[in-house]
Amino acid sequence: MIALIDCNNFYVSCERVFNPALMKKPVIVLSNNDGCAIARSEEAKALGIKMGTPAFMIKDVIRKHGVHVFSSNYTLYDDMSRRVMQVINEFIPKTEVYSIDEIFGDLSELVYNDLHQLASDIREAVMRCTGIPVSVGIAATKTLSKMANRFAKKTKAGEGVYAAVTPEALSAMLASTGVGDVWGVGPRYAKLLQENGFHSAADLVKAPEEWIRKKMSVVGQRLLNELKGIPCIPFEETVPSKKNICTSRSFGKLITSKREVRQAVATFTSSCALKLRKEGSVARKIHVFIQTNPHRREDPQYFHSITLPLEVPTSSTRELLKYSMRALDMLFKPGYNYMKTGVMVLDLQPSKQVQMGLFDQVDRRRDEKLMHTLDEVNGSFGKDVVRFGTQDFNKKWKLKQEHLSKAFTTRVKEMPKIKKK
DNA sequence: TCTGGGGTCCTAGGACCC
DNA sequence: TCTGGGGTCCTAGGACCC
Repeated sequence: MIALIDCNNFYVSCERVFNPALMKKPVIVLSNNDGCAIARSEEAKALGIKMGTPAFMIKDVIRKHGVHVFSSNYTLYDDMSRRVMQVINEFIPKTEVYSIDEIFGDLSELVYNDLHQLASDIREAVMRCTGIPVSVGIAATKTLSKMANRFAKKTKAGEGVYAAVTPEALSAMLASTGVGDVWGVGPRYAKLLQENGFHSAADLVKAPEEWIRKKMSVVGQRLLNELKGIPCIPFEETVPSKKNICTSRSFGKLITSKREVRQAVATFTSSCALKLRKEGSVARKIHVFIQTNPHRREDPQYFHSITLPLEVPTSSTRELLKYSMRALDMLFKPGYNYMKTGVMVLDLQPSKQVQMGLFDQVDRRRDEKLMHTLDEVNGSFGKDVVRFGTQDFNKKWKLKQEHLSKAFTTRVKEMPKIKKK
């Protein structure tokens, strides 16, 4: 059996832990640049605020109902996530962290005769230790445990816990889950399935395999098996190393000058390089893209990207900058209002296995030492104090974050204080 | 009339996830 | 005025090889 534990409205719940006055009130958390609502409290959902709605479109609802609004505070959420996972690990040693707010647990080696009780115990412990409410779903496969988790949230009587461990519990769940709510079925496949008469997960289980294979490829076939209780998605206890790493942002304001776009690309390149070094990987290719704002119909549009192979796989900021700047020179066209750029490093491999280039002119050893020192210095300050010339911090394209809460758990100065009355 | 067969690698695009 | 960011996997089709 597999458990899926998922934090309820995670970002909102994190904000509430340090600001209890927000309990029972409508609260939302916005995406980068304060763009869209990406987390909503139940009260905010009840007001009709949908996932991904742009903030400017719900201005009126926010004002009218006094919705509390926050910018995303990933420093806080990452740390809270780590704490939640730690508590869960004490119950289930074999786990797979699936996202910032979700974790799978392998129950097969656990001696526990009442899985429903286990689920409730976990829920209670996480709440007591971290203040974060979670839901727990238990079933035979990952796909079914996702479904059980969703079902646990829906059914009030279950109190945030659902164990689809008996045939009755399983079929009740399948019958009341819409096909579009199955993990792995997106809007495209949902439409296709419904048009062909498959409306619930129970319908889908009975679908002919060849048809699914033809219309949804092997992905669909796997999904079908998972629904039948045959595990097809492996349990990955150790995090597989990344294959790509990307850093991209929309600008706080539109940008026209090449100088400013260069600064952004340089900063994103250096961020990719740092992530690479943290992974212990080197990249073999670099990809740079640049784009205008597609929502501004009145503006001329320009989207372009370029991928450059690196002569020698590297994670050196200096090396990567050389290529990303060259890529930008090839991409940039004056006369457009740019909204976003990004840098992606691709074809990653462990830094141990680097093949030296035949005509390699760079002193790798020296570069490595330099990067190591750079990371240490910047790491100890908690921000980039030492930077490359091209980076520079120009406020013009900085993120918009007007409703940011504090780093309550990671910065001593911002720790909550308890006052005596 | 009619233009081999089999394999690999790479890329772009589509679908999905949180 | 204002619309997130970071990933994965799969397939089809082209280039190239013998």
